[in-house]
Amino acid sequence: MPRHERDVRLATSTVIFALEPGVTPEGAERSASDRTSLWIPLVRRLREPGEGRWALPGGWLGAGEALDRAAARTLEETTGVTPRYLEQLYTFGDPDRSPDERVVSVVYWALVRPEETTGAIDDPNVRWFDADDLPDLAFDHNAIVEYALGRLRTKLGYSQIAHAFLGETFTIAELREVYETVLRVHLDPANFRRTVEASGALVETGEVRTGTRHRPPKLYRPAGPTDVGSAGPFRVPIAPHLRKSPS
Amino acid sequence: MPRHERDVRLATSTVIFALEPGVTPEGAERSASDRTSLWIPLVRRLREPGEGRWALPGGWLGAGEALDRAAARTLEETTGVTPRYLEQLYTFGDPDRSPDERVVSVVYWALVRPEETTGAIDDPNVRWFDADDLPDLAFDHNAIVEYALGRLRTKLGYSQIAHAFLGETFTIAELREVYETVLRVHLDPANFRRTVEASGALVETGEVRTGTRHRPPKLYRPAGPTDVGSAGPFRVPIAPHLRKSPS
DNA sequence: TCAAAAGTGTTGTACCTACACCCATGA
DNA sequence: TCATGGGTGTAGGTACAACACTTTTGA
Repeated sequence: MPRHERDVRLATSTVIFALEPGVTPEGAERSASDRTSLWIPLVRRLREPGEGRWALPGGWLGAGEALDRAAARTLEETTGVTPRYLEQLYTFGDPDRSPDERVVSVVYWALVRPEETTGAIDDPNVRWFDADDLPDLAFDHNAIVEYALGRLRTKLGYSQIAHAFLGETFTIAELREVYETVLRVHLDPANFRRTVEASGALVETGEVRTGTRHRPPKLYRPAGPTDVGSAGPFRVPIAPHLRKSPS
Repeated sequence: MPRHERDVRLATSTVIFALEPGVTPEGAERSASDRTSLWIPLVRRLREPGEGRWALPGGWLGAGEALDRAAARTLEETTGVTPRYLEQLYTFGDPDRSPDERVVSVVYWALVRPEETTGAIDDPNVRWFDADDLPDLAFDHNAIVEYALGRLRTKLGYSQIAHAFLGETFTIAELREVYETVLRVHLDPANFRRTVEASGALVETGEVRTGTRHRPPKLYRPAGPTDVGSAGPFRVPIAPHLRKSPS
């Protein structure tokens, strides 16, 4: 029986997902082929180990601090982002994942709305990356993001978390775009509308969104108290050949 | 910003599930109404906090020890059970979940086959309980078991973990009994058979189980390398009104 | 030959995909 | 008036629940 580990340090990290409209970073021009995509913010490590590499935002657990509070706090301190959805993902604790000392990281994942990212810290050491095109990250963070992506895609299928990407009210087309972007599929607008409407997950606001160059779409609001993340009653209408089971 | 927590101790605990044939504990006689049920081993706490209460088996993380290794080791030490399926469940770390010191517990859940429980330690301080009828446990362990039960029931629906409850080969009726016991539903034998057979998750062994008082059922073996826990291609045929989404 | 569970056949229904078509607006 | 996406209608197909029925053994 090994001696007890007393020198372990506990940290929290967070994988933050946001939807960015079809723009390439650094303000490049938009083209017609630009599609909305999934972005995650990373912070540059300023000290060893992994100095100079990009890493998930995070930090040490505070004394007497709950795990989810630590995740929210370190996230806000490093990136200025305050997510509306935050959930524990997994705890990574392999003995050699950090070279010098034993670090166990409780990793969270978060979803933010576009508005919530505007308060983000403007710092060259904080940068947003396309979730499907990341550089080599510090530690085991590439694997962590991969795992979080899988969880996001899975959970989208049986819960209401898609709402967390959107504002107070939204159109069904906007909701559909969340699914299409995250799952990387094309959904039939007619069938998606019917499925979502029949689920009872949305209620009409009576308003419409104007300013488009076509028929103004109705605005909806999530039904029930804003319990994003809770069970959702509808199955996403995705192409049958993609409806395989998650791991 | 709170000072960093350096006095935190890391522990692992495990919720172990096993199927017990329709017997009540303490060797009570079997009646026709006895059904297979879900059982969990617990250990009695021999010191404060929570002395005398029943608790999940577990222990401290060893120096240089991976989290899953710690879970398997402490499990074996306290109960003598070596599960064939072990997966991380959740990390519980509320500051006040243990009175004296700050303890963060990485909780695992495990499935064992009947044979694997025979090596279990025979000790008055280790006892098996019906998963749906537990006493008041130490710490937040009642909530943890509840959470694990939900995860087990959910995961049964989209993976192959049911096999982990069974031996090398089994009949389709035995597999169905796993689903019926864990999900607490009745499944149509004919439809269950077709669904499972069509999924390709099982292959016939060519053998049959004899000794029954009826037509001898075919024996099957899981298809593919024993990757229990990996994605399963079939949906469990359960009653529609029960096929609600998980959380 | 009887009981009991294994295993097969069949039918109705609910849902879902695909796609045609109408609607309401901005330009 | 045209282009564009919002929104509705509908036919065909697939999957599955329900249940009748046949099969094969032990007693």
